Amino acid sequence: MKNKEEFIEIQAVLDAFEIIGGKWKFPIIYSLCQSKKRYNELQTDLNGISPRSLANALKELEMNGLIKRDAFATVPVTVEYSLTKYGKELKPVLLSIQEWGKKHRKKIIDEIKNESKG
Amino acid sequence: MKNKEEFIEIQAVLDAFEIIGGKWKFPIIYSLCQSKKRYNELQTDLNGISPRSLANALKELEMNGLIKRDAFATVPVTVEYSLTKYGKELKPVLLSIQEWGKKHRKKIIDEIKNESKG
DNA sequence: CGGTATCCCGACGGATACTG
DNA sequence: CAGTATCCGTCGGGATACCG
Repeated sequence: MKNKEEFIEIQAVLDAFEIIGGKWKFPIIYSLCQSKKRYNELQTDLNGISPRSLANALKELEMNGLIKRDAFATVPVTVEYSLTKYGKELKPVLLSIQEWGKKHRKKIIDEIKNESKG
Repeated sequence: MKNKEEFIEIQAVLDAFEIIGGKWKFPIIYSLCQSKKRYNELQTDLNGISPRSLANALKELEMNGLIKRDAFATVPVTVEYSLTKYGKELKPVLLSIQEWGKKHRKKIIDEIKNESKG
């Protein structure tokens, strides 16, 4: 870190990771980008997440103002999760990561092909 | 996950996180964005990282082709780390995360100000 | 349905001492 | 200088059972 300016910059990145870090936050946001979802829908979407992890992640995301939780007093209860306006601002981040991820996948596949060629 | 298309999309994000996840990968890349750095420079930049963690992160980043390690047979040894062309492709991702992080920081500060007012 | 409670495990990462 | 070796804590997260 050469100077204070730079420190602030990298701190912004670290701060962001505090909030969207962890195994499931990003996938959850990604899933909610398309439409609001109910708890069970999310559990299905995020193939393999445990109820505990899902609940934790949702709670933290809500606390940080990224998602909204709406409960309806139906029987049985209905709960809907959706991105807040603020949460939607993460879309560009998500898209850029995704784009890079695709590139990377392509690269890996190409490498495997080249190896098998000899 | 509604369909296969969507699965691939989210998988790209997860793949990306496999590579740039962890506590220090992003800060390291960020630091190397500016210029190549030596091991000790990185250790100073990443205030508080342990030699073990730094070495591990560097090794993984190198394995994934994001950074390059150049050793010179000086006495004592000189080692330089730099981003590969491929690693540089992460810059947009970094910038978008950083931008969001700054927004978030601003939001938090504003909220604190409002609390102390009310 | 939408969670909580409990138990448990392994990986990540810190601290420190040491080495080619 | 640029790491490695060792030891150890903790914390995210899985599995499962249960609850309002």
